[in-house]
Amino acid sequence: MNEAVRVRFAPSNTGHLHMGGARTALFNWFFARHTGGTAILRVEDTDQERSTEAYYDAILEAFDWLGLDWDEGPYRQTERMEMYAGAARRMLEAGTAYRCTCTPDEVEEMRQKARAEGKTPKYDGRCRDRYDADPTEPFCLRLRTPDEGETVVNDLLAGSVTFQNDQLDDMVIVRTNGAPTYNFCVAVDDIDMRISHVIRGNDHLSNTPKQILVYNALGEAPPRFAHISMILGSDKKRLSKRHGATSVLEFREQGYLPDAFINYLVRLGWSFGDQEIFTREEIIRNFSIDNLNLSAAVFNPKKLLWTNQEHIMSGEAGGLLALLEERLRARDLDPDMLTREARLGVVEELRTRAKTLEELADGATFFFRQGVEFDEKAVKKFLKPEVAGPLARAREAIAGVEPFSPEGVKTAFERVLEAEGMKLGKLAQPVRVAITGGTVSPGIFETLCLLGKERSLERIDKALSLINQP
RNA sequence: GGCCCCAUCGUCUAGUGGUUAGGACACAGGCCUCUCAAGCCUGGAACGGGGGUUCAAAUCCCCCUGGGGUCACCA
Repeated sequence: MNEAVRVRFAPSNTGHLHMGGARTALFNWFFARHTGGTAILRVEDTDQERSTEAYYDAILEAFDWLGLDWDEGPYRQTERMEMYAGAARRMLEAGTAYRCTCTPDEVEEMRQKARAEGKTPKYDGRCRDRYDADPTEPFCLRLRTPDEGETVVNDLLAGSVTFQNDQLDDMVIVRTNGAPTYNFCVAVDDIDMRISHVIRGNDHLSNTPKQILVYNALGEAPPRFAHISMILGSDKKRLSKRHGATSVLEFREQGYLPDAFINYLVRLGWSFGDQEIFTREEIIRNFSIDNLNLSAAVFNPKKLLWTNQEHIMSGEAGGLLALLEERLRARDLDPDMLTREARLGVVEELRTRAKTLEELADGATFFFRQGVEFDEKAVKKFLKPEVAGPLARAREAIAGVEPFSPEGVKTAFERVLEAEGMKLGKLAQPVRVAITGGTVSPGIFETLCLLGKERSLERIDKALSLINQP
């Protein structure tokens, strides 16, 4: 029982990596890292119709973003065709597979009939013992499924799940065109890759007995299985585009941190006491299949947002800044408008105010613009004629602050306030609108200092002339 | 419909026979306060129903109900 842990994540490149797939990949990856095992990536690209190279690349890109590295692979099933052919040949020779010359139409007819009679729709096995078939007739290969008995899936999570063999079909393992089928390839690959644990979505539970039958036919012992719960939309329906973003890369665009995204996804169906926020290392250290939940989980965008903010607040400033700069450049803004020290200050001031990197960029934008883009309503409400005086005096006070620090600015403000007999709120908002264009920003003293004395004065002058103009 | 899985606040979950059923998100109220956040405090909110087993059941068993999955020469 001391076998080496070897797990695999096996997406098909018929679409983007979505949340559900990512979560399955995560559980596999964390299990491997926790146990010191091997994580393998295998792309199931045998669907000629729907597989594309673009999706293949996008899937790898998604893993790159998530920071999941694979110890082996990516393997591609299209590069392993000889192996499936070899396995099929061995099964044919052993009599655990047979040639079937029935056409899809004929099989469909059988199913219709069985369904009409209220029985399990399945192929009736009429080609099982035919030795008289015309050798030139096209044929597919079917697995010879036992007529009686049962196939038991020993699931690490669900316990033993029993399937009656008579419910199972003689499934096609090699198509008439020679292409091997999914359930066959999976089993052959998992045998070849010496997979010890198959951790995958619950939707595969009913495929499992079919795959176990292939293991049996090939004389191999099946791996351990763990079928994890699925992710549902807020309407408890399977997650789809209707529920908003589902592709992993979309979350990158929206400004989620990979560690936060991982944190949220892993917590969906897995728990460790009352802890909500985890670093990657903490998950590796504490991950266990035993703590996985059996029931389906509803995706909650608000909690994802909260998780993201938690990671933004605790993240390393330099890394966050690099990500912020990327987004500023995408908005045609030049990060070098501020010194690196000031930029780090911007991150510190804004990290408690942003749930995503996009919001971080929104809040930082006014620092990196040449001038100010005024918000109409803010101007109307706060840059009124009566504040011209106090604002002008605040301008002079600010001009005299040396060195230009938040404490210094604060002291200068206090002097003006006292002379004017005003409350800070009455002065801070006009100044804020003057230098940011809007009514929301970090503390006014910090904001002035990060923006710098020169640029602050320029902006206040601009606001002053705006007030005096009309 | 057959087969299979699942079932604690709106949501994510803790709980493994004896708890005032805990935490988190969200929500509501308050404190703090130069705006917005963050932070702190408070509040409402759950064991789907019915039978058993037991001195005792959210925890074990059965039925029902509800939700999900799956029934291809797709993966």
